Amino acid sequence: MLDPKFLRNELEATAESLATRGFILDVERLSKLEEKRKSLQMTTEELQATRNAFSKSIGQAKAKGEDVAPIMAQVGDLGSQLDAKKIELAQLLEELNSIALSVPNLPDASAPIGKDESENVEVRRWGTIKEFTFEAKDHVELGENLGGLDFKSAVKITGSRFIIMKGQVARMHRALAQFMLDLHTTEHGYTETYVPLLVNEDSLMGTGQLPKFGEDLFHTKPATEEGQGLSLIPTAEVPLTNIARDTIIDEADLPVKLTAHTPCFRSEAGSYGRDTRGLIRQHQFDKVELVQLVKPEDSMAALDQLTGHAEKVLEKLGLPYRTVILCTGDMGFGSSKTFDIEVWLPAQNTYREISSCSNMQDFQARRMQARYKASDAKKPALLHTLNGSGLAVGRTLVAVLENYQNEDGTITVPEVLRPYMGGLEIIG
RNA sequence: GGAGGGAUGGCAGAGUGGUCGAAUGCACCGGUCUUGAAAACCGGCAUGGGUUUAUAGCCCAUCUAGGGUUCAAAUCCCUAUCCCUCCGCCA
Repeated sequence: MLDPKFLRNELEATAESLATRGFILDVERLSKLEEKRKSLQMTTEELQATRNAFSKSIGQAKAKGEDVAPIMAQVGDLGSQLDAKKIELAQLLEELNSIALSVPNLPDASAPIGKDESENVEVRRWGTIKEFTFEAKDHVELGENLGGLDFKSAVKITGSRFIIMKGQVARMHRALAQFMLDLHTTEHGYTETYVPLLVNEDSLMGTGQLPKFGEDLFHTKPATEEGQGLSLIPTAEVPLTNIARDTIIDEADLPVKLTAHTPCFRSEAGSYGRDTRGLIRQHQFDKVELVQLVKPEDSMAALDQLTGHAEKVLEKLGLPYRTVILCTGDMGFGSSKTFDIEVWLPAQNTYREISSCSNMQDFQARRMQARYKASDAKKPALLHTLNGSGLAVGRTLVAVLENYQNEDGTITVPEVLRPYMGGLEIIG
């Protein structure tokens, strides 16, 4: 959510900036609503002030034992007038709020302007792409031949876009997650965190999945009149970041750096034809997530750092990648600046997204009132939140299978994973 | 699942219809004293919103949340959530 004051005062500039990411802000409607809000709020508060004054004098008169009937008469229909205004105001505020929650974040000045992913800008490449002396197979073929990937059974048991892994492939999947967690906790300073996989609507609102992107989620418990619904997490970013919701963190405790390995659940609504083959786009996949809560002045440096932490995983695994900065038109809803890391997949002869690292600035923090207090500051201020995949485990498995394949269909286990696999050097 | 008890400022804890945004203590910040520190003493100390050049004033809201009663609600009523105790069940 953007700063309502900023939105109000810099309406034109905001609309212009949002237009670069393809969001059309209805300036006319907003300014009309805002004008109405202003006058309505003032008259409502005036009525309240009048009523409060009457009530107070009734109390004082009673204390002195005076007759309160004359004052009571003066009150008249103030109450019903006030009620009507209150309802009107509440409806208006509701409308303004729902607009505010649907407006994406402002892109940072350092994000390139562009309309879609074709205008993302590569910032660096790492690693040497291996030349195969044979025709490289894709992970589906490799995994099925090894008896490690069973798409058919998963379809029977649940449906498409689910997977069953077995044997050494399953073990490698586990090893990858362990390796990533260990790297981030021992070398990058993150605190390992275990989180709920079901989250309530307040949390989803806080990180920005709601109100706009509810159709991307699996809802396990519907919302009722009183109670909130629960949904499966689409990413550990939701529970991790929401730890800070409605809290004030001491400046001395910043930055907060959290990591968690969790399954993620996405309905992938609207992507029916895309990536139907293999593990690339699943309804359920594992991910090691990185989250940082930092002071505003530190957030851009933290984004570079966090992106580097994700890249390090690929470097240790010896997987070639490139890093791109997303253009304004391709960025996620809450992000001000995003780096995507793309790993080399030989069978597809291309780089595929394996991590997305974003600086949300105060966009999420404002929604969830996540704040910090500096010792010399009078008031708490909003934090900046960042998150990134470090990495998507399933896609990393794909990359290892494909990049480390041998001509006979066996897979060489990357050095760093061997301690996690009982010293195993070859899957075959 | 059954029975009961709770939820108040950073923390502890008063407050059962009217000058209560809320006593008191602790913590914290500033000052006096002191070579310095501690103690003691004095003062300050919630958040959000509106208006405004203003983090000055003024106004509104907030005692878990949402409804209700009333001229007036921390206080009374209803609902939800969470916590605690006991019983049952359970990894």
